[in-house]
Amino acid sequence: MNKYFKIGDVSEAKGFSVQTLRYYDKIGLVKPKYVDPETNYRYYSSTQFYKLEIIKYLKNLDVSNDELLALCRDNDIDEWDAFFRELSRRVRQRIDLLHQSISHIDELRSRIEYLKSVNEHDGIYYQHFDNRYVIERECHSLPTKDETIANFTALYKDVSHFSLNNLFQSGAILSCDEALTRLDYEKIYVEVSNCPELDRVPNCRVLPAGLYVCINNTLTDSQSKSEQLLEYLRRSGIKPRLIVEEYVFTDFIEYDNPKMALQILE
Amino acid sequence: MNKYFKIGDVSEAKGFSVQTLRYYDKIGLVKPKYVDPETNYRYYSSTQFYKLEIIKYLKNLDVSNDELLALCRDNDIDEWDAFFRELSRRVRQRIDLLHQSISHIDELRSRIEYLKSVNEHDGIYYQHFDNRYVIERECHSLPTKDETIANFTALYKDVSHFSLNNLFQSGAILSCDEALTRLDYEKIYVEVSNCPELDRVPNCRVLPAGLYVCINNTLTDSQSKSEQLLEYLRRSGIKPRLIVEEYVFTDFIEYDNPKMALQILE
DNA sequence: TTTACCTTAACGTAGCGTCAGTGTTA
DNA sequence: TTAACACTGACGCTACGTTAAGGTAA
Repeated sequence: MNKYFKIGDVSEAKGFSVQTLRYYDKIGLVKPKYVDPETNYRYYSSTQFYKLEIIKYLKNLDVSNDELLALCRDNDIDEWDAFFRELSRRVRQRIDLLHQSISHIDELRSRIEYLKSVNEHDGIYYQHFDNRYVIERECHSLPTKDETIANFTALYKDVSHFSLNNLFQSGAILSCDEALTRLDYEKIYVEVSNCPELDRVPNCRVLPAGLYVCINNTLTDSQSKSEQLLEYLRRSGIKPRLIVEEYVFTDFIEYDNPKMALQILE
Repeated sequence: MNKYFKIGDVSEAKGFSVQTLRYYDKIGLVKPKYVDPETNYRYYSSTQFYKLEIIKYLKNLDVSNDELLALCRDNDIDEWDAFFRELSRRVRQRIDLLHQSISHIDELRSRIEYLKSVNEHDGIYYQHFDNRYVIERECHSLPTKDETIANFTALYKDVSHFSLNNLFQSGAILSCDEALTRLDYEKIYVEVSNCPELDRVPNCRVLPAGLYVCINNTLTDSQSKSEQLLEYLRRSGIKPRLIVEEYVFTDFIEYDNPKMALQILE
């Protein structure tokens, strides 16, 4: 049982490439038990198979060679014990994160469906929206570039600080004069999907569910479309309760003129 | 809203380093909307923030730049849709794997406890073992080096093929003559932790729970210790029902002479 | 003017993969 | 003898980080 194995034997038995084993020798992670001084052939002992097994296993969990190196150098059983405890925690965290990602992906996919429907509309139309969670900040009308940067930067910091899922959707809340002739920017927002407890996150609120009057713009002709929508409201006597300018998330699929929906809650 | 952002603005807002953004420009993943031909300054538009957001997000899920590049190049909404579907599957698989890893790590930690106790014994002692799942292959007594390689290679292939958890523990099943004077190797095995349905995996069996008579050896004086154990059995009139030679897993903590326990089920 | 920005170019990093050219083992 | 294996050394790869030396914006 205590015979020696050549590098190719080890490679086949444990599923490491020959170059990888040579690399592990070079960095000192797994040194062969014996090296022929004349031929420089590497000879491994069977007991090293165990070490390789666990290395392979831990590398699957993204443990770095440096970390492995430290553990193997000290060769201390209590240190290994502590390491496994910590690793277990690390993996659990990773699982939580992946679970969040799954639901996030599902939301993205339903957004793609939404975008497809948005693209089919051109004139004025009605659409129902569910509650939408947003985090928002006040801004001037029109906001300066610096203000926009500062605001979005702060919002994205909150998004990551509170572990929120950004829906790749953002926009502004606007107000309107009595005569329905002009729009003013009041807040900018980014939409998030996982903010049920509003108290926990400052500046989080709900854009209420309901039937919205909508018109699709592109960023370049936003002005004229806004006027079109305002005129429609004047004609039909609708008093807006909430005005939302929304950039549709799939802008990451870089349109030259991304879609923007102007929505007004009846 | 359609103003330009310098690379530092984008870096701060979206959490990419400036070098990373330059790298993305170079490989064509995110080209700035405008580059000043005199100064070579990069200017980004606000709509590119969305793209960066999703890139950041997908990179967290280990999507490669190449894959992102292909998606952004084609810029096809249905392709994105298919990609998200596939990604969702990928992440789910990863979660399953990590769950398995957690239980595996827990088993390893309990093995460390076991090793500590083993190290405290030297002479003959009794120990209870629970059921142990092993996959095994026949061998000669004593097996040749080539046979050992071939057998373990085959066993490890089964381990990965059936997604079994190797416990870094392996050994042999032995038989004994009537007079309790010599031991013969019959099978070699590797122990796994997750093989409840024995039918699914060929050559899988259970080493039954029970009280074992044990002696700890190191690999070098295995022979004499075996004789010591056999003599004990002869004197005390114990008839062995199962003889197991076991290499203790923590051999990955490279001992020069790893522990080996010879166990006999009363 | 100052200061904080921006540029390119070149080299470094981990964790190997991929040759090329040559020697060894069974 | 011959095939299959081993060796070293050098370079390549990804996805950036890190200086260095110098030009630009507010």
